[in-house]
Amino acid sequence: MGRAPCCDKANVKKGPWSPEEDAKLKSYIEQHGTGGNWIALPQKIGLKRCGKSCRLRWLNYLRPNIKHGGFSEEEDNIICSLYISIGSRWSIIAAQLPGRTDNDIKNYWNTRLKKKLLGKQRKEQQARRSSGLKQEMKRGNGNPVVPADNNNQNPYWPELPILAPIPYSNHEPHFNDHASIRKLLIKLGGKFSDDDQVNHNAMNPQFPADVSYTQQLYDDQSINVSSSAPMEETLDDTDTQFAQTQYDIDGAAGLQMLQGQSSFPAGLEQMVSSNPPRLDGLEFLLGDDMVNNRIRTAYGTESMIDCGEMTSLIFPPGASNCEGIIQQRLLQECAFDEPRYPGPL
DNA sequence: AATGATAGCAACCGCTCGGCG
DNA sequence: CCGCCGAGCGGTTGCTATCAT
Repeated sequence: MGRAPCCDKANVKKGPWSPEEDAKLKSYIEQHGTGGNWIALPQKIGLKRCGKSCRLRWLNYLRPNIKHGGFSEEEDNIICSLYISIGSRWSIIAAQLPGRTDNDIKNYWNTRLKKKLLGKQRKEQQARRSSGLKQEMKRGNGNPVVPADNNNQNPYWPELPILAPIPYSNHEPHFNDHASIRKLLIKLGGKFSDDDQVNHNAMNPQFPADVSYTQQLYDDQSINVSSSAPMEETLDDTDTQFAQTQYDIDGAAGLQMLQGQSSFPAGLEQMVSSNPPRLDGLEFLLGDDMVNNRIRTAYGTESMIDCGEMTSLIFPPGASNCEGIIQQRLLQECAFDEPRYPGPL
């Protein structure tokens, strides 16, 4: 049996809001607030709208200081880094970007940022393909070569995988979906899913196969995470959100966060600790096993992973920026993503 | 100039969570 | 403790604008 509808569907208007409706909603909320009850709000105002619709309209469009479009490079980096750290928790990401809404960020990620990254990946894949082949021919070995100019900003990772070539299979196309990002990030941060077990062990030969790489990283890595104001104070209070109480994060902080060199955005660490990153939907990034078992097991015990750790799973210290890291790793990725063995044997 | 394809965005849907009786 | 209800969230849909042919 389904859930009872939140409103009388037959008597509510759907679709785009008219200026009159906007004006009614805005003026009422500015004068009286939401009253803590969105469901009752449209009746009070005389709007034939669902309460949820009113809430959404206010949060995403009508409330003060909303910014639309024109995302800066810094914002790109923050979104990218937080997405990779905590997944598609758009409301949390939005809380770090003054004037941005979760819906806006979600749309921006889905329609532009993701494509932007993947588009660059494709370009560099092609560039690398040609230069790599040349170098490979010069050196006369079978290992793919990462161009020096893509290595020099990341001295920490070079030992990371010279992965065994992945036998060609007719699975997903290159760089055009979540899977390619996931594959990339798996290689960035290690191996989490069962079907990549070989790579996992190759990257961490000192650990037996039955030891979770994740857990190992919990043990090995300590990230300096500090916080000031608990984000809960903001997130729990709608009015505070409206007042645009934001946290002191800028592009640099976002990048430092990635590098594990600085604190997480104020409050985020604490918030995440009390409300661990939901990784549902991040399977494509981290692997089902990671999402479904390992992380959750860790949360279920005292072994809590925080965002800093999560980030450290994925990004190496010393990397210049999120996009750069992705590009950088992609160059390695590309070498193995090619169908070196054209077709099943 | 017309038409189809694609991108971008606003809004909706349905699920989960937490508060409350 | 349990069930109900509303808020909040993320995923998805559908409309509109823009671009390419």
